[in-house]
Amino acid sequence: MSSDRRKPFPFDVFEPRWQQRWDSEKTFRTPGPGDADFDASKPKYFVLDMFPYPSGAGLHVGHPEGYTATDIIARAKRMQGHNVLHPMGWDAFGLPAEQYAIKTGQHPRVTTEANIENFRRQLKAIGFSYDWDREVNTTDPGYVRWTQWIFLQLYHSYFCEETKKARPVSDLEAKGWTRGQIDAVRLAFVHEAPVNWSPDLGTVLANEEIEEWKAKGHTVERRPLRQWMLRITSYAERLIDELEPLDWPEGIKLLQKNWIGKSEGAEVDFDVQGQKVTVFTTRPDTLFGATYMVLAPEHSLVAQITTPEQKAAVESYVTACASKSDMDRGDLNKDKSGVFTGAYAINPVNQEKIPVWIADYVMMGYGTGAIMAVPAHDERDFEFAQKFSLPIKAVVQKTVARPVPALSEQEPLPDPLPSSPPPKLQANPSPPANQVSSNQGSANEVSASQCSENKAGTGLATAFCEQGFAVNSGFLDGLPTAEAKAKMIDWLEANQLGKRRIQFKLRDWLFSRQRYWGEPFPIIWENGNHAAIPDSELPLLQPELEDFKPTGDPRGPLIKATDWIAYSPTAQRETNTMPQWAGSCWYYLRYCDPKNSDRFISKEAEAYWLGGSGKPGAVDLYVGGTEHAVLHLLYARFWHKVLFDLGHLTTTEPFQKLVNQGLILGEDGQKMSKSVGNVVNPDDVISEYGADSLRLYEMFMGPLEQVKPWSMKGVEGVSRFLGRVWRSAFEENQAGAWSLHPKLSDAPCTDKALRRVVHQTIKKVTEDIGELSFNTAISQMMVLTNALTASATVPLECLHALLLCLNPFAPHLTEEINARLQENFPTLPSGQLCSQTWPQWEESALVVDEMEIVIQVNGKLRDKLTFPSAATDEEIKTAAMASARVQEFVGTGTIVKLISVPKKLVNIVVK
RNA sequence: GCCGGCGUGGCGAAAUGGUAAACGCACCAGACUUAAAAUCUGUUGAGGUAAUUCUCUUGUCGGUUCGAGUCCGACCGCCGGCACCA
Repeated sequence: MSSDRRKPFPFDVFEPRWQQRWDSEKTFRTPGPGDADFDASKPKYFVLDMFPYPSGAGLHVGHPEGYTATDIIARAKRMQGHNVLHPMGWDAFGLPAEQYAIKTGQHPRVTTEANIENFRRQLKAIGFSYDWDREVNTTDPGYVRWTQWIFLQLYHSYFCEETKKARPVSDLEAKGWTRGQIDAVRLAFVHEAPVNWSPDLGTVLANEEIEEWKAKGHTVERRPLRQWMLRITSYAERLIDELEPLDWPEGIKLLQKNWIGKSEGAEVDFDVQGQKVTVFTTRPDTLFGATYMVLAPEHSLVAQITTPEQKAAVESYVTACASKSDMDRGDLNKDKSGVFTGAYAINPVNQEKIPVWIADYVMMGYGTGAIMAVPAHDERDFEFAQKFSLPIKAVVQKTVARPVPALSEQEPLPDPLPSSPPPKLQANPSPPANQVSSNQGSANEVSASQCSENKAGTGLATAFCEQGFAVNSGFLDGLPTAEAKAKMIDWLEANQLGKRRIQFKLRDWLFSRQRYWGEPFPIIWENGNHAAIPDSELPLLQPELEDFKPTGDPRGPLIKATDWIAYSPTAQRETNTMPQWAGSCWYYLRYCDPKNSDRFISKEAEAYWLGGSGKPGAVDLYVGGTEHAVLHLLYARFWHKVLFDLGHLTTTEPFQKLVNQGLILGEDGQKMSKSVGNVVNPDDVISEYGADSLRLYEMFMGPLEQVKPWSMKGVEGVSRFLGRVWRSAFEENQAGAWSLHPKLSDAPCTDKALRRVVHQTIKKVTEDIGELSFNTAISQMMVLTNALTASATVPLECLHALLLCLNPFAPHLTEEINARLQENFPTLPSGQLCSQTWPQWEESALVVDEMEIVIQVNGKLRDKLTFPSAATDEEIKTAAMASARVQEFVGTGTIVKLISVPKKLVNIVVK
């Protein structure tokens, strides 16, 4: 590791010294409400990092990227007079720790502690200004207690549909609801359903987690199990709507919106052999074009409606689907498959008899698990109809076929039974391919081919899925799609054949895991009923187990702790544990009041740190990777809203402003990975170039949000810059000792140009930090440093301004220079830079005596002229016209126009 | 397939609709040195020219404008997310 490279400044000596001092003096301790030294008159600023999962590999260079950004903000905000909450903690439960523990035979607590130790050491070696007194660890009993308490808040609550808020279930008890009725609406509830079970991990996974673990080589299959669920779907609407006022990247907002997946449409009831089958559709306007129906293979009515002739085929298809993995089923490249049930459904709008099929392209988990197929206007239905030669009937066209009478709201809705006789029933379930059952002569009917780019006569080439105008649709004919939808829904509701329905893709959150290293549920089972244990029994910790390997038993490894399970002679503990998300859902709250043993957060701390900004979001700035766009960020918003509804919080959203740092790639432009061997270890960078160089380089690489490759040469570059800053204060003698630079002078700066650069720098750095544009702030400080290097004297006030600006970026170097200067110049402000006041720029120092005006002819640069800054527009224009170069390019042309931009340019338009 | 984001020197990048390439890397040259490293100073988008100059240049094509890297439209390429959601 050691290199013979001479260090440009003695960071190896002073960096650890400053770190120790900050640690022992608790320089960055942040008093809060209730502390004697808390100053409530200052505004608060809560700047948060996504806390790390303390893996065995230690920090990688991606961690310090976001952490340096927030540290710069935190340090600058402190200097600008804020009480800054800037904490760090550990997301320490989770599968990897347990997998590792199983492999090595060590208790996960032991390995987790060691990993945390290492992470903490690494973070301190980068000089982050965290208040380590507020450190939070999700596995601490004092933390687990409140995670379990919040779970019980969910358990004891339901979602009130009228107020759209969580309310205590005691409200329902007061109304006389039965136990069963209440259990059916709790926000934390037990549900038996097919879940994502991973046999080799021995646990179930949330939908959102499947990809991650599959990518790591684990298998996931569907299996019906009894599980704890959280009713996040109740909040779907609010989770979309309340995204609006947040300062999040639009892309992330959209990602969440799409994940929640709101669709507006209708439920329509079909009659299938006397059974009511409800379908969901977003295109009720195409009901007249439904030519068959499809049920998901898992649909509960499949067995009932299947005719004896089709029984064998249907059963074998259902069995085949059940054994298919989600991956196979989701594969879009495969052909559509399905089988006819032998049954027919009656289309309620025209009494047409349509065949009922089952097919795996219809999912049981979305909508009602049944669809009306409109092959003319849905690509998937179209593909299926083509394959199985089902009829295709166009009911929407691009343009209006005839003048439409204005839609009158008073217009009576037609009778459910059309006055015209129903069309002939199709007895044959497999009519000829590509049949288009329209074109029967009515003037306003169009052939399907008119709606597609296909040549007439051969049927449709593709489905027409856009909006248009209804045709072949009885009382909808001529209406644009939006109006046709509304009218059809009105008709369905009026005739009690269906209703308006909003459908979300979001599923309820599968919240239980069958693992050891997680929070046990504070729940007991007695006589088949679940019940909460009293708050006084929290935290409920996992029992000590010798062997915590998964058993393959879906109840999880805790079943081995027989003493622990036995809660009372008649009651047993729940043996499932919570997922890793539980702890990370609320850690930002705990930082505000980390040691409180009476509440998860005191009212006072909550009001100050989370409610103080008057905005919907509690945390002022949250920086982290994109990978949490739909997991952690959605879950935390959900919990926050529940706690808000129940009166425990005063804000509706956890994170006001969110910034995603971009991935740092390896030097080769590839994603960093052990197998490729392009991983950069921050420890190595620190020992070679120092912590300040690491910090500065990561900020100088490019815009924070951008993906960018690592470059050791780049680190060297910023290290050279820091060396120049150092040498603007000190010079080295023959023996290698640093002494005060003779160029330094505590006389006021008389160099106007230098002074202007100083104030430009203060302005730019101040503004750029506010916009998280750290790379450009650093550029400007390089410009100033270059000016100081070139200057014959280095005025102390100029250097001090630079040190203040640079302090949040390179705290060790700047504090060291400042401390040494303080010894020689007693006029300098006392104390560390980090506790001094942020510098102010003077507008008067920015003004220039002379300005350079660009002279363009027809938009092309032809000359540059210098004027006193007081020159008038007329003077400039006259001088511009007089310019020999301008004359040359104007030539014999006529001047059409003269455009003058004050202090910038003159453009002469010549024809 | 759908939804986002991004395309600027050899490289990382900068640029309220107004001098494209600031700052850094790399390269080259000079100063210091016996020499090297370090440091300091300077050169470097491409093409033409004797030239202080000219022409071209922000993925491609078109548009708006006195003026476009920036705004609008179409296309091409790369990256990320979702994926039979009816």
